[in-house]
Amino acid sequence: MTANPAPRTSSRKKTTPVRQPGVARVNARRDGDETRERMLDAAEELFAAHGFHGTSMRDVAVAMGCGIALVTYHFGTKDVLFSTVIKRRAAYMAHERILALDQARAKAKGKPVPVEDIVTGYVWPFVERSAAGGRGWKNYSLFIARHANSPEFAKVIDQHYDPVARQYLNELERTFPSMPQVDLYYAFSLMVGAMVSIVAEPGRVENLSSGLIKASDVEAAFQRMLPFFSAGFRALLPPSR
Amino acid sequence: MTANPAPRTSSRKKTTPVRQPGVARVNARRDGDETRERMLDAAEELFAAHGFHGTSMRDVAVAMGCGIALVTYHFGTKDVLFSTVIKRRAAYMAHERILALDQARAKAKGKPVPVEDIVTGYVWPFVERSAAGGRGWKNYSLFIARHANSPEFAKVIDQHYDPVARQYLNELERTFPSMPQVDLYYAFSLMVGAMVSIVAEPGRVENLSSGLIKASDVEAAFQRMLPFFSAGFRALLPPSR
DNA sequence: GTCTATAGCGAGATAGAC
DNA sequence: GTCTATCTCGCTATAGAC
Repeated sequence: MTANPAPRTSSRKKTTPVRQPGVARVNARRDGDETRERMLDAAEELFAAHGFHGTSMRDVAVAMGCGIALVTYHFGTKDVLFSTVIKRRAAYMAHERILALDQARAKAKGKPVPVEDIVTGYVWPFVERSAAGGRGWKNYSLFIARHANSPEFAKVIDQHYDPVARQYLNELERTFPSMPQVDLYYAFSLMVGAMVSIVAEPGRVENLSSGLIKASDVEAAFQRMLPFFSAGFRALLPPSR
Repeated sequence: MTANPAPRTSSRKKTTPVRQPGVARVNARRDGDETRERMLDAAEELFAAHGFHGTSMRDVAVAMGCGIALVTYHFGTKDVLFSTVIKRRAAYMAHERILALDQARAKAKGKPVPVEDIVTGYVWPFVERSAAGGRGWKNYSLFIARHANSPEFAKVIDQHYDPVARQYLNELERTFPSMPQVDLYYAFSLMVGAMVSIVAEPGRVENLSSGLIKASDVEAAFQRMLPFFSAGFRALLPPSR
């Protein structure tokens, strides 16, 4: 059950040290920024697969094909490396979610935003990136899922996700003005917990259903999440009389 | 963010080595069985707080007020200790859930069991133990939540929980005969993921709702989960025509 | 059943050369 | 920016006395 320490040695890509023709920079002997990014990729994957405590700085260095000292040179401590991994993609997620919320608001033209649009705006970006964002985003979603239920890590994660969550909660209050705020927060937490757990375990549903579902098809999960969550929110409405 | 290694030293209860007046045993110099149980309690709490890789055999020994060798004497390896912690309370959970399912079946008298009863039968035992089962069960629910989204641990957990889950899924198929099996499995996974994440983070909802909810009141969460999940299941029904 | 002692390895982080 | 070398500590597991 414990992580097998053997086979996660690096494949040693040794990518060609050629610069991208974008922003030219000065004072870089090789290319520190590209190294940093590849290092974050490696750490992201390892943290996703083995968790914070299950991943060592050595592991990251080996996956990079470099010495440990280079990792600490770029990030200082393991904690910083960890939170940098979170931070890197959190901004994009926040942006996509806010964009979706704005569009939903515009579509509603002052009227309450339908709960389906709110659920979609929050859930879809995460699911879409996990399914179609390539290996990096897939690792990131696994990374988030793996640490989301551990308070000390969730604290760091929430730092980056709470502001957007609050905006969605505000919008939900306008959609369900008669619903007690507490119920709204519970429903939202249930939604997030379920969403995260689904992308987390690409094999669990398959095991239970004896291989009916393709693991890669995370988007298929969204088709179930949308009605499930939307109906769940509505079910917490107090009986209208 | 990383676990603070300092303050989790033991309180050194040094419980009196007096035997309970139950089953008398032979060939025990002190009382190995009671030691085993206390060791599982300590491991359970530490695993729940810091995870498998964040907990060392030393930590367990210190919490017990004994040497490391005694831990390996009783359990051999850390892996065995870990899975023994899971196993210990899994049987009780399974029993409670099967009991609830049988009662729901009896109540339905051959007709399809209402989805509310199925949701309650599966969710309530877990939530109830977490809220009212004392410190041990509370730690256990945190333990499960913390490792549920990590495939290599979930595999061990599922070994103990899948058989009962399958029985519930069978019953759900009778309740929703028109629903594609895939949808049923998705809904069930969403339910479990959400349930687990709620008991996992006694502080998360509070943070978002600015302190509206009492952390200890996990039962209050059930009052939201029941309608949320039940409506979620129904929402995946194909349109009846 | 419980202890002390220790083997043998891996952890995170730093120093200083290039 | 990257390397080698090393410090100091903690880890799991075992050996053997009591």
